[in-house]
Amino acid sequence: MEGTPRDRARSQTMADIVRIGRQHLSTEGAAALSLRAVARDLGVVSSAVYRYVASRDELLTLLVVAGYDELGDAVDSALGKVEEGDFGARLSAIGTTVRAWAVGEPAMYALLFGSPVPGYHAPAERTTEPGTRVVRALVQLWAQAYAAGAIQVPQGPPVPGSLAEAFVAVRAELGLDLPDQVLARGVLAWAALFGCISFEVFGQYGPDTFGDPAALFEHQLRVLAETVGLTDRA
Amino acid sequence: MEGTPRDRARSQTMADIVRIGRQHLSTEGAAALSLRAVARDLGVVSSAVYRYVASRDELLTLLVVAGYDELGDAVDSALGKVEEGDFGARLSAIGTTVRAWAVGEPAMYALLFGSPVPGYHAPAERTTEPGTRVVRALVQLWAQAYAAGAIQVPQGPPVPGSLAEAFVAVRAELGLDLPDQVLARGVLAWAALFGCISFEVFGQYGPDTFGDPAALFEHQLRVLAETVGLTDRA
DNA sequence: CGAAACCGAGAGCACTGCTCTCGCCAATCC
DNA sequence: GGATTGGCGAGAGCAGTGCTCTCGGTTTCG
Repeated sequence: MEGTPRDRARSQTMADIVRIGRQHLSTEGAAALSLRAVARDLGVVSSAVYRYVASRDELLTLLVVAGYDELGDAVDSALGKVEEGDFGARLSAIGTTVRAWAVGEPAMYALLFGSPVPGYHAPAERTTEPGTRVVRALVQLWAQAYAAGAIQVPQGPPVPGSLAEAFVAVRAELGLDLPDQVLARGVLAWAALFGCISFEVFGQYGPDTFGDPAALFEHQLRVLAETVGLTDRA
Repeated sequence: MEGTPRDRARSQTMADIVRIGRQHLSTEGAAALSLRAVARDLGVVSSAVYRYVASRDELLTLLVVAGYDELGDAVDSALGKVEEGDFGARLSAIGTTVRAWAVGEPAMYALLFGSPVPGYHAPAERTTEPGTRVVRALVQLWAQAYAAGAIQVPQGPPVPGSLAEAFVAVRAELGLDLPDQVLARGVLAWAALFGCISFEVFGQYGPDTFGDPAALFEHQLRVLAETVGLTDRA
């Protein structure tokens, strides 16, 4: 687009590196991601790649950001196709989209939400923003549902004091208006959602133990909606 | 104990290898587990280790089994200290024990419940039995609670057909007597439990976002008890 | 046009998993 | 008791890894 031919060539090469890296990530997994192999596929000697990527860790960061972005885009796109006021369907859209993406790209999902790669620490300033898109979509959904009166605030066990204190900052940062109970259950639903997906993707359920995984997940989503107090429409 | 001196020396060396491997796993992480480094710590050249362990993958398997066993023992021990009929306390014991163990041994937890190590496939015949101890403790707890009338079968969304069919085999294999609703919610609670722990151990919550993690987890456990319909005592 | 920046190739270091051969020593067999 | 077998550690070696450095060649810019 812009800049000198050299700049364009450079960003083209960068894009190629990320693309090839994603391929290797899909087929081999994160720990097997080798800068030398990427260089080979790029048709270049290994040291040349270091002109573009400072280290293997930085390549991982590039892939992490690309993965978060792709997942966030998928969720946003799915939400765009669901009626604004149908909160149950919106929650279902978020959940099934994340699950489908995770099943389709298990290695990338593992990189983002699985065990951290040893020795690698994702730089917060580059990964937190794209990495929180899904959870922000979730809390936004709950906030809208609550504002529309579509959430019946659950009774349940009392929210511990330290959690309620922390919620003050969370509310301020996200500009939320949600009671402690809903917020606390929202955190649980968030963790549970990814727990269900991780169990399926990482094979913790075992093979064919619970029948159709999509049906199982759909049911789990419904129960989670109940957990946060979401009632189908106001 | 038994066998020739050579046999005893061999099993001693095996135990040393596993012990050193666990140390490296704790400090470096699974992907950085190096057979050569273990050999160095053992005071022996790398090829000598191959007399005891066929490959790096087999060392991983040994560590996986050791980890599952340790976690299972911890859970059993904790359950032994809780009154038989106090089902809420028993669920809490299981949950907090798993969480405490995970926080104390994050690398081992990641190896067992995080993203699978690429290229490594745990042999089912050696890992499924110890790997299912926690979930078996969970369903046993629910079965006992249900038999004691301490579970109020939830209404909630209907259990999908494929799941109900799969439950037939599950019930037969574990000798259970639990309605579909409880079983389905039990699966969800199981996945959610590990989802919460994984989020904490893997740092998905972010630093200090929700205050005291133990308090957060305790609250989540209580909500999960509610999810499966567990009522404090009959 | 010349200086400066950029970039690819190649060599090299330290590390990894793993295989192979060579001896040494102990347990076993006759 | 002597010969044989088998386990075991050491060492060399292969192919791969991340990463650094230097050396030319090309492109860009002042």
